[in-house]
Amino acid sequence: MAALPTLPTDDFAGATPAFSPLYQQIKGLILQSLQSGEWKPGEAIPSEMDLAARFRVSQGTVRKAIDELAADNLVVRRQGKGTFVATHAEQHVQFRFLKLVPDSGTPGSEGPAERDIIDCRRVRASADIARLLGLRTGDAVLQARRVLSFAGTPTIVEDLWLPAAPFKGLTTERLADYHGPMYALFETEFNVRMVRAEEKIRAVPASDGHELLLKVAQGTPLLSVERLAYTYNDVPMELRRGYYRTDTHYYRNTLN
Amino acid sequence: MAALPTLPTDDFAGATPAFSPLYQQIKGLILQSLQSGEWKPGEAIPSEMDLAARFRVSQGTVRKAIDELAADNLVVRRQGKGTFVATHAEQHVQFRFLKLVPDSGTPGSEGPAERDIIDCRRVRASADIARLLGLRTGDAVLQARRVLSFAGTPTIVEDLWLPAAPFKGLTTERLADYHGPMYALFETEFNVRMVRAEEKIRAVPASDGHELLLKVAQGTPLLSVERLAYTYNDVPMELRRGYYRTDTHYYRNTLN
DNA sequence: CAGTGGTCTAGACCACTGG
DNA sequence: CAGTGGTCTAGACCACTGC
Repeated sequence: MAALPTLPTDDFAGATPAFSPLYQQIKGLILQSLQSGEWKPGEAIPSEMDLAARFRVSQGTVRKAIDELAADNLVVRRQGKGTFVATHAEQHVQFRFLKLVPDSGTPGSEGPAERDIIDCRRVRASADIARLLGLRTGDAVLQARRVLSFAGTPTIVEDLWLPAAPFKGLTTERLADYHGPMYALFETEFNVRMVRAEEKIRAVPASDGHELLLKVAQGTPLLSVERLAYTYNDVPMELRRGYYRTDTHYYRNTLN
Repeated sequence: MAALPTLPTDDFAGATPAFSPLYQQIKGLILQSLQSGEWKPGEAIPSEMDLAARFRVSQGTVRKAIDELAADNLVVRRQGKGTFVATHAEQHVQFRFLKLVPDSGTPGSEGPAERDIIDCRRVRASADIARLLGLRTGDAVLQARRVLSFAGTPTIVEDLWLPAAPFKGLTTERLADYHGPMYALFETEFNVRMVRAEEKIRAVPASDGHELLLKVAQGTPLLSVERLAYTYNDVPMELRRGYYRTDTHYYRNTLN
């Protein structure tokens, strides 16, 4: 890494200056190490002093880089202990991606959700599934369906699609037997870390068998939640289509 | 302000140390000035050097305080120009609170929404409206209804409730004549700045006349969006109940 | 007690804006 | 060109953790 202060770098004559602060470059390097698996989810990364030495940079510069990684939820700082690679296998981040909360009570106050895997099989991607996952039509994908129940009431039915290659070996049994967040399983078993997601939300009438699984009348309004989840580098790794009952729960969002 | 390094302050014997870093205290002081209206939305606040001198603190400390205010969207930094009080009267923040985007195109690509104020009148708050707005049942509130249309299609019908006291003088005409974001009107006319909001989202069947305003069949699934918007200090200042058609638009959310 | 992240400072220099 | 925010450094000290 550059021991020197950042230089304005012209890629070629007339190019945009493309100035990038040192701490951004350091952030990029740490990001690379995270992606490459040099440090696994849950583990500590080297101390700020160590990283400063490694990159020949002051501690303050490393600090600013890590600050941004922490803001992106890629890393968690713990005073007196160190900085750790973020993981989905923690209680307090259980509901980072599931925004459905009960009308009365707090997220998770109903106890752990009951999960029923209906199915998990290997299929060929349709045109739209492939497009969303960045694959080609006909590429192999794993398709699964599950029902989540809270306090005994089936509340969510989800279909999900995963590119087959990175998730080779995933089976219905593996999904059914695992107790804990699905994204935590992905981390430990397949080395795939979900970093962010985009959701498209609509109101739709219950149909296609969803009404049976959720035990509501056909045509009952359901929240349709289509989620595309990304790993590092904005690579899509999961498509999920969920249908939520919202008679006892609601989707909570905060605007800043 | 304290020129001295922060002292651990015990409020009384045995109390929690309640340690608060200097920059947090500075942030609080700047926040007070924002609330008191010392600097109006859109105006520049004093430079970092000026604030550092005023609070007898280093520039770095002021910087960290302002960094957090910027992260909270209370203030906007512009290199070479200064730091400005955030405002809703800017193009690029038009859609900070409206998360509904068209299926094809980008937010706002349909041109400005057409707004029809149906009604605005003074009523007494029901129990639940009062509770949400932090008032007492029977307190005066302004109630309004409006329809938003995109590309000629009525897409959103919203009812909204405002505490009557801070919004004294608001009329149907005032709302109808104003072109620009409603929250910008609130800033300039009533000195009320919306800082954050919470939304509860459900899927519900069209009814109560919403089906007529949106020109859909009764029972059509609509997205129900209940928004509680807050000013400084977590004081609720607006309750909004919106019903969104989601056949040509969707509610977009990003999870980090 | 040593090691970690967290705060604060002072000073130098850079990038950007506008007159 | 002066003024603003943005970056980088070096050093001191504080708060928290675990041995």
